[in-house]
Amino acid sequence: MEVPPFPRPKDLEEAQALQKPLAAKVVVEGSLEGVRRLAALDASHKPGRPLVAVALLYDLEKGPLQVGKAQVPEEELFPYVPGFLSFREAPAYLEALKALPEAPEALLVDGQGIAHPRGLGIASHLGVHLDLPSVGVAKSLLFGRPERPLPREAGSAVRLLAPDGRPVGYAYRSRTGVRPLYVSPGHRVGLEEALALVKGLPTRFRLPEPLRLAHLEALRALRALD
DNA sequence: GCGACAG
DNA sequence: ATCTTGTCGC
Repeated sequence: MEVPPFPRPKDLEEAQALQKPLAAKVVVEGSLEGVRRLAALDASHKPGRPLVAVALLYDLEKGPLQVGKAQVPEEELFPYVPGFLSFREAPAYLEALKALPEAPEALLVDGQGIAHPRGLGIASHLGVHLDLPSVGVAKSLLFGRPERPLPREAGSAVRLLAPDGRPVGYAYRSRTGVRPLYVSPGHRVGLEEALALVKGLPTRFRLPEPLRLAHLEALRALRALD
């Protein structure tokens, strides 16, 4: 698939300058009907070792199909700064996507979509960069707060509200007894559609299968390094 | 000024 | 993100 070069800011101010115009391009509406193949993106990293990124092509009916991987030396990584994760991991994900024999129709990313201080979490950033629908699934909260306590039952969900009251995603209980997942639209998809996609994915444990499998692949590749 | 803070 | 033992619970 065609992948435009990803800008590598040298510092935070440069990264901020790049975020602003892109956040304005995020489209928070759209349906995922017709989407059959998505790419689940997850990364694994151990200090002192290169970061391993995985793009797992997943067919909604057939399940996992192929795996694209990429590694980025630690020296080339932008530092981890909450709110700027995309500048650190997106380059690796783009390389992993290039390694796939075919392009996905949408992205499922381990991280926030618009549930972000400036409306551009890594899922949104990648979606805008590749002009693909995308959804963010994070394991912890970065921005926004659940409008009310999240019920304990599997399948329950409550909206995530920004300080100004604007809904930016959902706190979602994928399985009973597990900590919530935070689902937010990345790009070209609406709030409910983003949640609907995640709810429709097979989920054996806390994470939806596509992401869980991508995570296992990344972890296995990381451990295979040493 | 004091916390909070994706991976 | 990863480092780690035992431990609680289905």
